[in-house]
Amino acid sequence: MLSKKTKYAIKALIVLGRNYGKEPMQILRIAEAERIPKKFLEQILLEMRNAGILYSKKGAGGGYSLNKAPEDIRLSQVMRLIDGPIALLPCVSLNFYRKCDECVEEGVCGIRDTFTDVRDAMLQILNDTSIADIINKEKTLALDD
Amino acid sequence: MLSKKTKYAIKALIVLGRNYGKEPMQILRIAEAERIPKKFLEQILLEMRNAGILYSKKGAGGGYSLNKAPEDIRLSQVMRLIDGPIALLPCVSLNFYRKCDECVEEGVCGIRDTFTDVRDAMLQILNDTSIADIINKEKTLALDD
DNA sequence: ATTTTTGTCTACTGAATTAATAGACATTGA
DNA sequence: TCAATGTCTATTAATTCAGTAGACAAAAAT
Repeated sequence: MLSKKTKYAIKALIVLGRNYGKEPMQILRIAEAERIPKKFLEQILLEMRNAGILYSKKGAGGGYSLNKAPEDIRLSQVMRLIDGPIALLPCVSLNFYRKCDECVEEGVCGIRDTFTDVRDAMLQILNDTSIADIINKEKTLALDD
Repeated sequence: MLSKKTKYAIKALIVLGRNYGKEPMQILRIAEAERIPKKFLEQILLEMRNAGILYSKKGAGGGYSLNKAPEDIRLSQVMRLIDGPIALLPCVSLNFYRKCDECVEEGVCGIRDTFTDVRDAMLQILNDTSIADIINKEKTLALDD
């Protein structure tokens, strides 16, 4: 499961993505729109700001905005930033590799082999889906109503 | 990430799968072979027994064995039994559906849409991979050494 | 019968993680 | 100078994870 933190992060990015090119948006507005606890959202936005995904401005008229085009923010990046590894086993993670504690011989592990495939299948989608893609998808879904 | 519990469960099933058709195997032997804490493994095996995946026999000469052919035990089944949902969002789970707390309109959620695809990609592999498949894969991997 | 060998079941526990909340601080704009 | 924002660190309650403990039950060996 994704943590709520990551889910909130993605939701915030979508809101900011729809606002791309306009005025910065305040934390409170995002929190209310997405029903996210404000103080919790503060932390999340800050983390993304420190990672260079968001831009922020203090004071009256301040707030947050995307620091990159919505096309250039991919789900895999957000998930790794907030939750860490995407892979289901540490020994299979591309960015957070760790040997499994109890593992005897990694090279001959059929579980590892299978979960490498699972990771690749997940990444094929998560690397390929941007915030812009999600926004567009929502437009399509709204039309189908 | 998979819990260690699920990883241990799969490892135990592989050992028992290699032993399929022979004498029951004792918990202690499995624990030592896979370097799993014995008392923890007890619980795991018991859970799989109560779910009908394993057969057990008490007393001298007793132990555990598979209650189904290794071909008929799929990773998705084991994962759901021990860890619960496979999907990354509750609102996308086939077997453990729950609405996301903060969700306003599920039908128009682009995140949900994307993570439905992720779930399907994962299940395509996890439904299709059996304990027998993993055992065979390990034979192949061992030859390549 | 009794003892030994196995699995069964329930309860407990310490550590880590999750999902927040709190509050003092820093900067910008009016 | 003050009001409106974001920044940063600490704290916390609840839950989950990973494991441990021990009394019990049943089957086999003696």
